[in-house]
Amino acid sequence: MQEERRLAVLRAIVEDYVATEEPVGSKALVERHGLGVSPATVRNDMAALEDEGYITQPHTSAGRVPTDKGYRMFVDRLTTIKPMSAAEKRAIATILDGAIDLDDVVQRSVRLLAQLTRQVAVVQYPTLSRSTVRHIELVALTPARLLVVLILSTGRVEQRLVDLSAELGDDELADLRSLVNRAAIGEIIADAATALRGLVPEEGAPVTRAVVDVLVEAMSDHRSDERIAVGGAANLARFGDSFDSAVRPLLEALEEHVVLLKLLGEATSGEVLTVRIGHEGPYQELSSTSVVATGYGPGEEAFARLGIVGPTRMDYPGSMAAVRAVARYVSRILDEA
Amino acid sequence: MQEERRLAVLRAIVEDYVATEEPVGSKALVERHGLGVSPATVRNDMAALEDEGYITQPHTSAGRVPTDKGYRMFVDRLTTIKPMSAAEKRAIATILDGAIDLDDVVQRSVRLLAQLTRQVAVVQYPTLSRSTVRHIELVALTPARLLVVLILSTGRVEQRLVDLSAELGDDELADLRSLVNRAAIGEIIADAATALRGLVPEEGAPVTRAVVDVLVEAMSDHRSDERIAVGGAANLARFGDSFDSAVRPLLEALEEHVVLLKLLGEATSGEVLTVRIGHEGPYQELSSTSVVATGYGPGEEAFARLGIVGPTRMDYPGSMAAVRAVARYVSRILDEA
DNA sequence: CGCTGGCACTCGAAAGTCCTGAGTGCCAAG
DNA sequence: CTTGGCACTCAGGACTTTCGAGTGCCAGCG
Repeated sequence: MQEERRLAVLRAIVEDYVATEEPVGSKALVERHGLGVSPATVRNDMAALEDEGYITQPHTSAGRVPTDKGYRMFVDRLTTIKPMSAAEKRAIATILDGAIDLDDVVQRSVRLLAQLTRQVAVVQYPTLSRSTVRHIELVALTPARLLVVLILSTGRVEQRLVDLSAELGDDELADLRSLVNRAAIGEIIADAATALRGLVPEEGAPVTRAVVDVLVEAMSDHRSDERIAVGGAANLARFGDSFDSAVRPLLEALEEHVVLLKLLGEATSGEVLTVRIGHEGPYQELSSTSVVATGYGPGEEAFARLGIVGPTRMDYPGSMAAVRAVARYVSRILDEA
Repeated sequence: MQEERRLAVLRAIVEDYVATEEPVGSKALVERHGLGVSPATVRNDMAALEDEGYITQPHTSAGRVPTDKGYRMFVDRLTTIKPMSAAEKRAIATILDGAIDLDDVVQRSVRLLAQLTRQVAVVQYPTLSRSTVRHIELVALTPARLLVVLILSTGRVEQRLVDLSAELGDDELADLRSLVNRAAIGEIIADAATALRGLVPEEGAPVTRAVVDVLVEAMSDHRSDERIAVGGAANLARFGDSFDSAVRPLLEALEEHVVLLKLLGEATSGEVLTVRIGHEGPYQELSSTSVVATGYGPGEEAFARLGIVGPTRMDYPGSMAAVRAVARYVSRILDEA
């Protein structure tokens, strides 16, 4: 069946190209992979693959290079995610288990992913949106200035300063504290915000109003949705060639967390690996980079995403395995916590 | 006085080289700066400067380039920090005033510095060591699991989870809370830690002991001393030449926060600008990068540092001005808070 | 004594030229 | 459908040439 062989050829091309970073020719191909046919045959297959758009040649008289479409085919149908070795699994577990709080988990994950894949790793901090209010603390810094601390079920702590228009006594503070806590504790933040707003009539006590406003703002604030940790930027140094076309735009994207979030994709899809190859992404400057990402989070629903960003010419099976493995471990840890 | 002119020549060389990124020759020098002498004279001066080690030529028959020693002289004696324009000052104030909490101040500062200098900016989060305890909050997540929140005068909030060996009732929790707060509030953390330790006899209540241990650990933990924000890495893309020699090691250093801290220097020196040029730093891989840094913090004493890292060939007067200006504004904000 | 113009010299960078060999497409035969 | 053969293409490396910015030195001048 020659159709099968063609795909084998495509796979071989992708693997060789990823390994060598150089266009691969028919001769080298038959040598390195036991294809059992002659170079001429492979050439015919390659011509066909090129017609179908899976590969291309940088210039006449050069070997072939996979196109985005070729990588897509490779990822979808020609390879399996290679499982992590036991040692790797153990390393992941050990490193992540040492984390002392949520932020630390995220930071360790980034480092880990970057090390495992030798790519740039990106981890989104868990979003607020699904979390519930665990506790609200009001601390009087001065009589007219409050520190408002919002503690969420995910372990996240949001803090805000409020300047009050009037001074506040200890008793009033205690009243206010229990008032807001009664309204909010246990609710998911969207509902908590609604409940809190309901506490204050249009022209209620200005102090209460100020505190509630700050809380509501902290709850609906998407700033923390946008928090992201990035690691492994130094890995970009590995491909100092193609600097302008690949490294520069990526380096810029890494600073723009909004862009990164968009790259990681929406967290709706649960724990499913997403691979976005080159031009498939929303940014044409990043047309030579790919993203491997997945959602993570406790239980079934994913509430944040993590992944890696690298050149389209990357080790997809390895990257996918690492991303999936790290996501699973992180999810498990969040489950326990 | 020919000594004076020599220094003028050195200054001109530095300025031109920084501006053009190319070795500067005698002819171009007299043209662009009104030196009032002939190229031949300048050549003599240049030969002398080269003898003294201030400049060097990449190869015979090329222009001159400043050495580290040349830059050092330039920074120390040949230039003044050019004050920021009113517009720039206003921009700094506006951006930083919008910050909502300590972390936000730091993050905004990094961005700001990176934008102003078009270099890589580094800001150390304020250290704990000088801060006092504002409040300790204990929140029961489950009967046997506590969230311990430590709120410091700098606005920093440290949180830890504690698993208890026994369940804890509401009353006991309240007692414990007031116990630790009485001991710690208002003390600088070192003293607070001592006081807390004094609360628990060798074989005291295991629950109290666990909580105190965690608090003490959080207070003495230097992890937060090492926290650092980095921004403007994309600016590295501007000098895609000298990639291997300059960008790669720097990119690696940016990931190693310990290295960055060392680069920023010790926070002992107060609000004094430090300029470290090339080989003067502790890392020889970073011999073609310079650091401009200063301490910042409320009041007289600096308790953290911020600065920029860039190529030795950088705009020192501008960078120094930006670093100083941002440090001042941040200090002022911390003063108010 | 220091500045200047003149001059021969150096040598890196840019441009041009040549050559090699990996790789191709096509074809005729098995 | 596969294969060996063959003519063809062309990027990249090696080599050469050219060009000119920049230098060091020297003799003369104020």
